Amino acid sequence: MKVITDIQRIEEIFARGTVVDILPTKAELLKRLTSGERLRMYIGFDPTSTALHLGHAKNIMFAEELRQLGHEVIILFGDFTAQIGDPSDKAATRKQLTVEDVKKNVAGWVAQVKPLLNFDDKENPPLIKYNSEWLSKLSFTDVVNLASNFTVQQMLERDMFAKRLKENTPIHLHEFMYPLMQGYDSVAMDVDIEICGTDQTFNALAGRTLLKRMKNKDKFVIALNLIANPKTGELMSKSNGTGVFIDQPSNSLFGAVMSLPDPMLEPLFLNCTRISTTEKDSLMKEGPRQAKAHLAFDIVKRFHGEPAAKSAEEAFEKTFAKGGVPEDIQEIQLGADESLAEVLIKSGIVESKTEWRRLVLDGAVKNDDSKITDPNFTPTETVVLKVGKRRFVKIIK
RNA sequence: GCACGGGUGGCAGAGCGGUCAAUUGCAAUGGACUGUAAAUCCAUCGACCUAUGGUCUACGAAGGUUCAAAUCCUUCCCCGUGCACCA
Repeated sequence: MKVITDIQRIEEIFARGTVVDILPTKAELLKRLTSGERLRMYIGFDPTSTALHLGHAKNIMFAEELRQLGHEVIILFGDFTAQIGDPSDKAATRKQLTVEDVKKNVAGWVAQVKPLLNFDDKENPPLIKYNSEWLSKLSFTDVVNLASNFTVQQMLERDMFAKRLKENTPIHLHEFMYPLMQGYDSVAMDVDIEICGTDQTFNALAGRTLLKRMKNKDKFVIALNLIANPKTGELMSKSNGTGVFIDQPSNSLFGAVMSLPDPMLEPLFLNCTRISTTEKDSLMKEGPRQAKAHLAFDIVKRFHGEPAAKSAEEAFEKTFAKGGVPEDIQEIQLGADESLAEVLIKSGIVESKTEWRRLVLDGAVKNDDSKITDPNFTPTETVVLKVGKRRFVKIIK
């Protein structure tokens, strides 16, 4: 396996704003990357969640670029650590995943990231590993030995713990195990580099310590940014209800990008596309509306291909810019003794009769361009209804 | 084990006998406007009905007091903090 050492190409990979920190130093990492040595790196994922958004996507894109240089990339699923839940995620459930669950989630994960990561590269395929492979085999003695490498004070330095200590909110003892386990992953896989989100830096550094002590090896940590909503400061995540999830069909993916607040344009162009910075700058000059459409197009294209991106863009234009009706809309049959509201509830368009009534009274329901004002409206022929901006139904009579 | 503080709508978090279907913020939904499903402004945001009103269900669970309970009492479940040795 020949490793590419072109410094310019390497610098470009690092110039996309994704990398926010390199430990111990960037200079040392660049030295290794240009040495011609094939390095082994890993990036970890939580198999409890298959809700991948652009924040995950850009990390994978980054790893893929390093892989394309010829380095070995391991995708590590933390099936064992998932049982504990990372302290940084307070909503983390500590549910036990069955082997089947993990398999299913990983399969879903792989399907989603296929457009981002070249699994078909025979020469240098990305490897998939599970940390239960080694963590489940550790004895209590092993764990005690691992723990002896750290002090309580060191653990408490972690932002999350320091904060919780200050607020007098609980810190469970087992949460201290998390950095140990993640750290041991590095030892077990004997990696040269760990790629992680900035929220994982502490854990990654625990691995650096362990690798140094146990194998006298210097591991690099590449910390990647977390995409946040600039409006609320909230990170992209399912629990926050924010974020652009990548498992959606092309049309809604396009719309999801369009609905992002304007300030997110810049970081997303840099992190989630490979459009050059000069081109990005000229796109930005066209105004946020146009720039965002370009961004959406590029992202949809990456996941669904160019034709799908084109049709998604057209559908968006037609539906939202011109207020038209999309091509493929849900059709429901209206029975003789059913009310319109009942049928709409049954098909999940509206939640309840009260909601339906409210929507009608708010003027949210339209047939062509005429508002429907009577909640008891019953169509006498087949009609297309527009409920709000995004809900469309064809009522078959 | 003991002491104290909690469990309220998707989340955060008020309320502490009636004016509470429950303040407020976030999220969400709708409207206006627009450059877009952005921003801003306004409205809505438990369900049902013969619908500017009414009924029912809901503030951890089960009972109770009261004309009236999210609010008081009892029991139970759950969560958090502190105490514990140095007496």
